[in-house]
Amino acid sequence: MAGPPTGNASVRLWPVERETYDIVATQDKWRSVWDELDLFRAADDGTRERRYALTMFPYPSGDLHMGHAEVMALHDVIARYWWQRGYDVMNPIGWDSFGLPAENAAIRNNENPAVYTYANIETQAESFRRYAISFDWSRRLHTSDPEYYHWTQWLFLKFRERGLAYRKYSPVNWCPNDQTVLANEQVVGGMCERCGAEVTKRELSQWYFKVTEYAQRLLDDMAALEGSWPDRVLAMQRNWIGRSEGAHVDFVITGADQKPDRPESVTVFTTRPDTLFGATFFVVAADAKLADHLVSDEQRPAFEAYLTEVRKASDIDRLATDRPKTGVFLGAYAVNPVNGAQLPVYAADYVLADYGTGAIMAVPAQDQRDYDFAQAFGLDIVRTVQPPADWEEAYTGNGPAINSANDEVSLNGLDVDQAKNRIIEWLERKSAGRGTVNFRLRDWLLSRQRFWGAPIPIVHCETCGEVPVPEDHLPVELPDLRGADLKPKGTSPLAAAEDWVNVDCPQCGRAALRDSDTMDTFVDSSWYFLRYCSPNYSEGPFDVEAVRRWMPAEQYVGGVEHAILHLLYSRFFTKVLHDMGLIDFVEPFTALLNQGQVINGGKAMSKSLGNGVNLGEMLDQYGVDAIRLTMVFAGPPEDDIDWADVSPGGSLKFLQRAWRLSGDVTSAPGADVAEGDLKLRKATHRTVHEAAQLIESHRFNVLVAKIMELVNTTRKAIDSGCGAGDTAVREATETVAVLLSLVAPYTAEEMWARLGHPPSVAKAGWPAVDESLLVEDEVTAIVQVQGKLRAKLQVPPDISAADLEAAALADEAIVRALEGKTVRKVIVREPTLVNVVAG
RNA sequence: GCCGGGUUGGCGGAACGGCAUACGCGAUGAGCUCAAACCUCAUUGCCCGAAAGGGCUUGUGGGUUCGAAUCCCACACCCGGCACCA
Repeated sequence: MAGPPTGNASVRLWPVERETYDIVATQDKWRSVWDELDLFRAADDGTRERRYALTMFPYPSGDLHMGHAEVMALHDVIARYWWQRGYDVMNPIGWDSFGLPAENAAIRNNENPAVYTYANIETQAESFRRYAISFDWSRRLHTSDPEYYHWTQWLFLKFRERGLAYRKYSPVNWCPNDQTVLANEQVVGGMCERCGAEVTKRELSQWYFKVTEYAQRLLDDMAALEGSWPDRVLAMQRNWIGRSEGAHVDFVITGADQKPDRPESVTVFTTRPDTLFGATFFVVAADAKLADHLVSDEQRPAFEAYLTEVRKASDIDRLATDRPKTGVFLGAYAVNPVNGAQLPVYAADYVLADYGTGAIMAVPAQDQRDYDFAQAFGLDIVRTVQPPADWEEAYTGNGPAINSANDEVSLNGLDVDQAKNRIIEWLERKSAGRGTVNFRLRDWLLSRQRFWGAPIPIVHCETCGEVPVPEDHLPVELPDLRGADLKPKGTSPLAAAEDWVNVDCPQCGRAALRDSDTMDTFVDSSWYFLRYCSPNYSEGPFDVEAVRRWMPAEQYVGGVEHAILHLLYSRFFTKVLHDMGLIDFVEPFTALLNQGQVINGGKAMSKSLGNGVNLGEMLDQYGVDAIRLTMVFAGPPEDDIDWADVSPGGSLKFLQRAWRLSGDVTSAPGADVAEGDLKLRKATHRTVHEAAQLIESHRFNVLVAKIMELVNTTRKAIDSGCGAGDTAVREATETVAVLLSLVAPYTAEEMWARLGHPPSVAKAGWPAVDESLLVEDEVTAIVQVQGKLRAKLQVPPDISAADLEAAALADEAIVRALEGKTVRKVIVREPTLVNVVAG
């Protein structure tokens, strides 16, 4: 396999008659020149309009891979475009450097996780430099630096002051492999999102952020993101928040046993209060405390036996929705407030303990799950919505209410929506229920029983309880633990670090213990984009004025895998900080672009499939520019790139073709272009005009196609047109260099130098478009008969409708097509179209 | 089941309601070469035809329109998210 030139191999592989440049030498040369010029530092001096180009910061796991190469190539097109347009651009980079992989590596190698982490960061930073992303390196940050997590801890304390961080004892998701708890968002299909182990439940006292308090605002504020965020991300967030409207209805409990812990009444959540008259039984989640409180002594043995069965079934088993319904009668009854009917209370596992109130009124006639249960247990089915004729199962559609009246209220004849309103009104009047909204979203569990994260700045004191670490004692720094000290034992490794965990209570001075859990790393990444605005600020998490100048970020680029977790949390943080009066906006990212994945042969790259593609090898073989170009040209940015379908070799070939133009130009830099070849000039200006629109609508693949067309056109002009000396050729080639600088910065810089300009092409400025050159002096008019193309005419752009019609009807092909027909109507859209309707 | 997105040549993909298939990959032929690779040029949606030319074509079926890949309705299939969520 013959590669492109690398170093001195170029002589052998590339014949002299087709001149090429040396990739490695070119990259090395310009990288050092650029470093010296310090091209991409945000000025932040108010002389130019600011733009914030944000890309999701990486986790430092080894070196960069194909995915990084894609997202950064796309992101950099936007950032470099903004630079060319003359904006003051902030394009920062940092590392999300707390997290489990470093900790696991540290255990294996008997080190502190910082060693692995910071070594990887250096490797990745060097790779980003080589990859020539226009980052402002002066703003670099790492979330594992004490200077950073100081303020993560500070924010935690502020959230707690506002009642938005609290501790509670409850069942939590537990990953037995990583030996830590997980947030709901980190459990995918019953498995740990990170390691794939089956998640179990544990009862633990843990810290939570009250994200549920912001559920409605997280939903409402999405209206402003509509159109500039991908539909699917907004849909995923809506799904996750899971708003549903309905009612709470109270049912008085009766039954043989009167026990002290048995509640007088139980409230259910329903989205179908209109079907209340059709409730024929009542179900509580078998694993909820409530079931235990309701069960009668007589039924207790049966209940306990059932509960054991339920506990045996894992969450994975419960995911199957077509399992037969099971349950057990609890020996209690719930009184239906509308008709006094005594509904038998069952415990079942098809009702979830942690959704709504963990109890439901069962309406088998209008709910398939309840219907299935009623069938299995021989329970009554009472229709309260008129189903179509011969309807056999639960009917969930609209229709007039039936069998739904008592002495005070009748729903009969109303449709579902009207009936809901009527019954809620009645329930509220009788204090037996109320209209309500329920969310699927749960509070964010942020405690982690791991070492490599920001310690939770709380001291537990037997006398004073939970005591926040005073602000002037922040940051609470991690102790220097390594190796076996970090081994997961089900409690945080910090708990065993006696020197660290034992402290005097900040309030009473007595012996106390630090909270030994660390924060979920998603806390770190929920505010880093704010820190970038003033990365060295030491008076707070960020300089309020700097954030006012730069935020919200005009463009955020990153993977759709963060559609819920990171983006939802960041939106939540932003709203809280807004409410604290620290920032004046409620959404952090004005526009979002999700790039696709890089796959190979139709499948995700993986070690087990052996289909991985090594980025370093690709860069060695084809060079940075060809890889970046390949990523950008492959297709729409949000689509996956199948590496088996693309051609980095073709990209390199194109770059060499483009570069060759710069060697052919013979006119002098700054030569007057006014007299240059008009046809080529028009092509050039039209390309620039279209390029701007294409970039702004993120059609980067089409942008590349347009640059390719301009290169082809210029090549033809040199070889068989106006010739290399024409100033239009210089103009076209310089334009190619500037446009190419967004995608292939090394090639563009090399072209720019050969064209006689000092570096850097990255700051050459966007070419001015001469509007007069966008006007064609001749256009192609198409002539259709019955909507079918029959002829093309070359006509002046200002041709009159009458002239165009006459020319069209006179055309030989049209005359032939109209033979024996009568012209009934002629549609003319001068200057491009004539459609003759004939019959 | 609910929600979101999609379906265009051999492949990746272009296309303000008006030339479908831009750009590229691949393929085929030719030039260069002792030869091959590289490079250059040409051809390349499908069908009929020697050619001129003609017919067909944007998942399927309808509709709106002078004109539909594009707008509307129904259906099929693919991808993604949520899911015994009451």
